[in-house]
Amino acid sequence: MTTPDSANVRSLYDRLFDAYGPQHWWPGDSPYEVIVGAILTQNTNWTNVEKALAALRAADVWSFEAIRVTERSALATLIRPSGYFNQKARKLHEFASLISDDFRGQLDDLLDLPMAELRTTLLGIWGIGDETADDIVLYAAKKPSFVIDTYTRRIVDRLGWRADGDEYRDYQSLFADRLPHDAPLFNEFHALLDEHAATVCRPTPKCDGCCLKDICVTGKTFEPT
DNA sequence: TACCAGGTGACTG
DNA sequence: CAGTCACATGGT
Repeated sequence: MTTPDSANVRSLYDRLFDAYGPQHWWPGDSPYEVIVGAILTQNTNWTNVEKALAALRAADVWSFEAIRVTERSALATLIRPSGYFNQKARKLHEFASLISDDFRGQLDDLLDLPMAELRTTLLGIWGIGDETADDIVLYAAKKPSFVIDTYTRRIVDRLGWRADGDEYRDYQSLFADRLPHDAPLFNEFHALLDEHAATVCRPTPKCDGCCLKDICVTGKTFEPT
């Protein structure tokens, strides 16, 4: 286990970018779709989320005001393919209530808050935890909060990098303390980590041809030496 | 067929 | 504070 310095972290980014290129994650979508997608994707495959988003759009439930006035059971039916549909219907309602009650229905007024205040406000919503809050801060509000998910943890762990602890904030500071706080950089870095984890650094890793093989303790165990 | 997927909150000792 | 559990569908 080693503690990476900023050059190590930057090198990780460069290797992933050279291997996969720009990812264009959630770049052209509305803040509404980014936020709903962030909630629906919790512990769920993105392809299932796309089915739920398509159902919401087809039903003209395409604003937080529309969500707010849609019955819980009807909302749950629409998002059924994304799994955990009863819980997620409540989460969408909780979010819509906050926009209506505290921001006069103006989503932009929430997203325009200073980053720390925005993140704290999001974490106060039932069903919004660290990762979903950071998804919204980074991909909807476009402010530089580094997103940590199970994919990111898996890559960090397999590289043999040691965070200060196992908490979300420990993994987050591993990146945030070693990089310029730049939203496009954080956006691309997280997208690249997820692409790598989804296609190569899978639960059973495909270390043959991995772009990180020579800096990864897991990859080295697959080397003949 | 089991396992996996861009987590979170509630409850227990 | 650290475990453990419920929540649920769809792809491979």
